Amino acid sequence: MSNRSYGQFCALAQALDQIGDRWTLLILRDLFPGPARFRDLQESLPGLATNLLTQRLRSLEENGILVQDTLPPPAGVRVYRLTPRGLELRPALEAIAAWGMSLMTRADYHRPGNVRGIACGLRIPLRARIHEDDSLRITLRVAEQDIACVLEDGELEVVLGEAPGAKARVSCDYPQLYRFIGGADSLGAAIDRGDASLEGERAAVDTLDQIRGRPA
Amino acid sequence: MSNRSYGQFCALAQALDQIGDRWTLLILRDLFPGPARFRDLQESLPGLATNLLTQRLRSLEENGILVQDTLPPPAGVRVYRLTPRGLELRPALEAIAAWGMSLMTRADYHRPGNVRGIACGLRIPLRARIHEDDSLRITLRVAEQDIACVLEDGELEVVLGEAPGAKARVSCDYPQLYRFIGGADSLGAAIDRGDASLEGERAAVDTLDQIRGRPA
DNA sequence: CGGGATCCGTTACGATACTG
DNA sequence: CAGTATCGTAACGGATCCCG
Repeated sequence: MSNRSYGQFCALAQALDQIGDRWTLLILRDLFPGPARFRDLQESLPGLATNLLTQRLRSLEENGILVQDTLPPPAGVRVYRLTPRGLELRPALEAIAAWGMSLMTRADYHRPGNVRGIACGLRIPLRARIHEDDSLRITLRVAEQDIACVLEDGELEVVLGEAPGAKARVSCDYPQLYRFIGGADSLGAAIDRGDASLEGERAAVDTLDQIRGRPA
Repeated sequence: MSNRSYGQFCALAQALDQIGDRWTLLILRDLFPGPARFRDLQESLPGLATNLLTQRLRSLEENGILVQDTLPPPAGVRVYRLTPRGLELRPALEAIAAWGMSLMTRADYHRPGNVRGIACGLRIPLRARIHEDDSLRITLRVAEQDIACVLEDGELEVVLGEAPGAKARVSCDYPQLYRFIGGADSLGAAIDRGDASLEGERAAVDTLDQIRGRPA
């Protein structure tokens, strides 16, 4: 597949020549919440062989969709990062995911996920419901990892790591977070029940719940 | 690949389990401008083996994305048609195609295309520019085939066949139509130069050019 | 003739082991 | 940690054949 082109003069076909291979869109998904090391991608994508990951990353780099980068000291690790061209894929990824959302049945909420995938999934129902004047800054913690949700000037950002300046952090497990994303439960109710724990002020949690609770 | 699942509990991954295989999105693309026979799809998709097309169609049918149908007499031929669930994929396909649009360089405008792909490509720049009160009804003819463009109540429909009630039909070749889609040329100018021919009234052509000429 | 099914060589994928 | 090398398996692509 790697170098197999559809050979059609069509915007869809040419896009798929670059991003249509198996695993490619999932690799890109995992880069939207922030740059990732080779190892991070490998762990997010069980079943993807290392040689294939290498090949996909090379191919995406050649097409200007991502770049290799070295984080500034003291981290100093090599990471992969989306280029502006790669970031332009976000509407496409989210449109596919929005279509796929209805395939996610609650029976599967117990299945393990990966944090990067969740961060992407979190963005979709929120993005569809934000108002121009909403403002939010909160950290969600799942599987020992932080997800920063920052909403400012009508722009929603969901990236790995702590949200700078956040006054609240909510910790829960994967199924609980899935229920929130799917709209089946609010984080406030989960905290009240003890299914999630809150550090900091409650206000941000209520804001988040209120946004999720709006009609789409 | 056929039955290979990513096994992830993620909207994007689950969507790709159904529509991420090679050729699948191109098959769907060719069904948006209207139902198609097995043969039509084969001709639109050079390089796709017949057994693979069969397999993809079965799989899409199982997933409720398309159905087999028999056209009413006198046609009486078996066709494949998108279900409502399949039609919901349009925003996703168009988002990918919109990203891929910038990969289409003018140097390739001479490459042959297929009518169904073009009809899809035509919709994207127009869809992004229509106003609520626009109205249009025109037939475009390329490679001996008609494409109906109907714009009513803010809804744009681009399907194969003559536009019912259209008072104009423009005929041109593929490169000319590509130039129009890409915004490099207007149909009115092409008619004036003799690169396209008009049957019927000119007004609809001017409306179409005016819409395409708006800033996105 | 349209709509496939079967066969078979080639390519890509997936798992594991190994190296700078 | 970030890949490279190897190899068995599954998917693809082209051709041919079958059946209504």
